[in-house]
Amino acid sequence: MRYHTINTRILIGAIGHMCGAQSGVRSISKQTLLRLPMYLDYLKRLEGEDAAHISAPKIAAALGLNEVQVRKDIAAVSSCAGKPKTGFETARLIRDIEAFLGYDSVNEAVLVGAGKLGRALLGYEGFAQFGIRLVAAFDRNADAAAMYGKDAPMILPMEKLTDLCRRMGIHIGIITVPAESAQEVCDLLVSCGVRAIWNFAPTRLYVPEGVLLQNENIASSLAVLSAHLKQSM
Amino acid sequence: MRYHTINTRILIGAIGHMCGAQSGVRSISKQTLLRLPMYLDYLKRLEGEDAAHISAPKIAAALGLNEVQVRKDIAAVSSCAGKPKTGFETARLIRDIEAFLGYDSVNEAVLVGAGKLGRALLGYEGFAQFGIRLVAAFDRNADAAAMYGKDAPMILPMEKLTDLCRRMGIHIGIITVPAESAQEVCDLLVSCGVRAIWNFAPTRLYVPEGVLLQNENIASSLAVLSAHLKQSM
DNA sequence: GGAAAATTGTTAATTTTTTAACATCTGTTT
DNA sequence: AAACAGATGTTAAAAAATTAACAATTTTCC
Repeated sequence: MRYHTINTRILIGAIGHMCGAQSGVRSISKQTLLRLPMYLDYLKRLEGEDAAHISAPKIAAALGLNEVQVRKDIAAVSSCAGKPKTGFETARLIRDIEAFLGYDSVNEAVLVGAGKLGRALLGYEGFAQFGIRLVAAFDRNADAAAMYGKDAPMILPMEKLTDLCRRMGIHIGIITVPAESAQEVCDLLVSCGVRAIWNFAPTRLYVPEGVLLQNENIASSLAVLSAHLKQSM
Repeated sequence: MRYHTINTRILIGAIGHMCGAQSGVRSISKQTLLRLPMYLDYLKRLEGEDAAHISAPKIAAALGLNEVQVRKDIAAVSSCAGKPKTGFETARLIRDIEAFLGYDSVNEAVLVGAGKLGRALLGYEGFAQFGIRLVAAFDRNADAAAMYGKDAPMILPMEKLTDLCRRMGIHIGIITVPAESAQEVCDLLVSCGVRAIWNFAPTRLYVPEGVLLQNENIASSLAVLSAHLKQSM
């Protein structure tokens, strides 16, 4: 079993029309992908105001980025051609970015591990705006396996995971169990058809090719803060 | 006011003995900094077992990194010289990384914005292990400004922020307010002496030179997941 | 209608980060 | 005790990401 994650480029397969000898595969850098949500957020706030059009230099200035970078990022995900002196159509850009990110369709997700962090995520209501719906949470501990909140998803015992994931065709798994059991949970999720895993456990996971692993590391962020303070003392 | 963040290198000033013409300033790349917590976690788990020594190739294999990269990272933060055929002393490495990251001393932090996400973070108990202690939370909404949980820090009205931060000499601020008010809160924190800001609001913040801004973006992570699913449909 | 200003899109240069290559050192094993 | 295997540390190459440079285009304002 080989470790697999997004390394440098994410290939976006374009089924259908291949023009000329071009293979029709668009490739986008991970860095660009990470910036897309920033653009999206900014554009949406903009739309609420007057601006029907927006230029790359404006976006760059507002977000503290380089202007060329913004243009390249836009070109990578949108066919929207900007007009000189005018810029890009705001609404169109939003549509294209959302479509690219898949926020326009809904993916259902399950969460495993209802400890502190897990329950915190369960309580987070922002998933919807990213096209993700948390349908259930699982925990080994039977005590925790009870209704939690009113609108929040149920916490179920681990035994029900396989069945539910298969029945509902779940594609996203969120892992918030301790490091020791993370790999085990990960394997279980993959065997149920999960194709993208968001790992909060501070450990390296191994997934088969074709499954995306995204590691979230609170510790890394804190390391940056902490190192800065250490330095500036 | 100029935007400032860790750009590419973090300068670590070494007060004291400067050998030769060397200025005594160590510089470490941001990427390295983000990997340090991974090493730390791995090494600690290792220490629990048998291993008094560990080699760079082993670490690299376990964490899915390049072996040279690991050696360079170690060299950047530790004076611990590895012995050929043996590797590095595990305990010494742990000490050095923790010292470098400042996890050995405690920094106190405040959180502003006790909405869903803010309360989730308040409930998170992992801060201690990174040398961070959350001493108080603030919210504009007076209703929310009440005791929350038993061990969790208090939620106080915004009016008390300035006084508390100044009195306690707080250096870290965590922002979990909506985008609209994030800059205002940020400015307030900076004016109270906060020198590192962990921003969860999906917006660009401007801080004066010398203050570190670390943006946390859940949306960016989800973008990666979502784009992958979009592609592999 | 024409000059000026602003913006696009692209190609080239720079910088940063990662990976490979290699010479050297240290335990271990026969 | 000598050869070997497994490390280290460093220097060089490669790859990736960012930034600069510039020609081409479109609106605006006289």
